[in-house]
Amino acid sequence: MLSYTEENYLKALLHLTYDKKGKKEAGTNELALFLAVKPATVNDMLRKLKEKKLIDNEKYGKSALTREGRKKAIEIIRKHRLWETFLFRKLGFSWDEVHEVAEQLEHIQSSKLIDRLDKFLEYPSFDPHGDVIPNAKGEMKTISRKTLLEEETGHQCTIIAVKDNSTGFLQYADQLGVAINSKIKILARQDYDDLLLIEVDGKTSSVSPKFAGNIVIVCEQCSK
Amino acid sequence: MLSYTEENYLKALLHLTYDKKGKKEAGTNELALFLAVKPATVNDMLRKLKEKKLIDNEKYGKSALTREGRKKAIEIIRKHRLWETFLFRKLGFSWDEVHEVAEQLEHIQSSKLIDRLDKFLEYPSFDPHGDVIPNAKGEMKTISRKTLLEEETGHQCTIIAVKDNSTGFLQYADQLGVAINSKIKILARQDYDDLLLIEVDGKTSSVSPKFAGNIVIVCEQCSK
DNA sequence: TATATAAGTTAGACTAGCCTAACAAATAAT
DNA sequence: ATTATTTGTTAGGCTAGTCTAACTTATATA
Repeated sequence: MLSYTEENYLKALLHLTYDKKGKKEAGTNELALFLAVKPATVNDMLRKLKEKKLIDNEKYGKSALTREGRKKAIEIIRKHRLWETFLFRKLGFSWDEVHEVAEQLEHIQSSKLIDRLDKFLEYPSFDPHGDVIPNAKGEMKTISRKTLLEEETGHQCTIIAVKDNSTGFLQYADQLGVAINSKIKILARQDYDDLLLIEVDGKTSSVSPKFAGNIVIVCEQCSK
Repeated sequence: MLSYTEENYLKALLHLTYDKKGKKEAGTNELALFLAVKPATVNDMLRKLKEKKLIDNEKYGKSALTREGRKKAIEIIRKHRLWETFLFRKLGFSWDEVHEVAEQLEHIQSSKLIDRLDKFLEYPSFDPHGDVIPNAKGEMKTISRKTLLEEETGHQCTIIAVKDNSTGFLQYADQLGVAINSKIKILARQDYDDLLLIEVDGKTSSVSPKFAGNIVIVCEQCSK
């Protein structure tokens, strides 16, 4: 059984080694910065995690998750994102409020709880930030996730999240039919003023790049 | 902000001083036994809680919650019971599985979370064990809660929980229309063999004392 | 009421997770 | 290639929460 703190170190390691594609290792100072503790503290914990065979490193070298460590870290990410989804969908938390509470909830130990929560939410694929939720086996879909602004013209996409939580944006989005899980397509781009002609559920509208940049989508066509 | 451990001590103190009506204080050894730690450990913590003005005691004497300590303890009970209700009603946990997970969930710090959960569950009054859930102000209804076996003949009651979770009992109960929130009344008691003639939602049946002892009810008439 | 037993306290020690300060190794810059 | 800078390690110390062992006070009983 891992402690609350050990779990946080594993999660940090996954974040630092997974996010940026080129990297597979993270340094002691880098971790210390990320976790807001001192390098000496990180050093102690890394020794401990190494003894538990959750990470690999050499003296004066950087650290990487082992297969087992990675598995644990992904479990925590899964819990975090499922809780975020619960808070957002069922309790009406806003997009930017969910993270803080999920940081606590992710450490609750009960696989039954997490599996039931997953089922209750109908096995969601994305959290409210549009990040992929690993499934019960620890598999993470690697679907290309981007904003509508970055999408190719003509592709049919699915809205999985929004980046702006202001009422102004939300009301406007609602008006255009832009909602989580809606299908959206860019019909054309206006060269003159950069406006995008979009179609949501059969309804066409013109939106600004600012607006499009706040809509997170996945595109089946791009993932192929 | 209270630590996880401090919260557990307050909760234990409330349990030991509230459950048994005559008592308002709990001893060091009693607490140690309840919390499965040594008396010396309890002693240290009691000193700390006294400094924080959450409990009152005299040297070599017993301890009691202060008004403030009691308030905190009730908040934790509220969280515990709301989570139990969530696990039971929404995630399909059984009556006897909820406690363990709620022990962890009760320590999550977020008043918004708890208020939203309360709302999501439509402000429940009782948890799956039939215990009263304190409201957001810390008020606990003091409704007389007992088993059907202890109820007076002729009183209209509401079923709030069951004590037995076996499929045998549950199926039998289901057959008779016995479910959470059903109205139930004892029509008569059979002197000869102690069977109870009951009416549930207009349907009458005969049940054993064993069966009746597993049904937790509240009675408006008795509470007056 | 004197004493045996139960209840409560104190002192000293341990672990996890954190710190500072001093040091060692690796890397970058001249 | 030598030095300066960054990065990582070690040693020693702190707090919260736990322990054991020895001790003190309160209570029950003979």
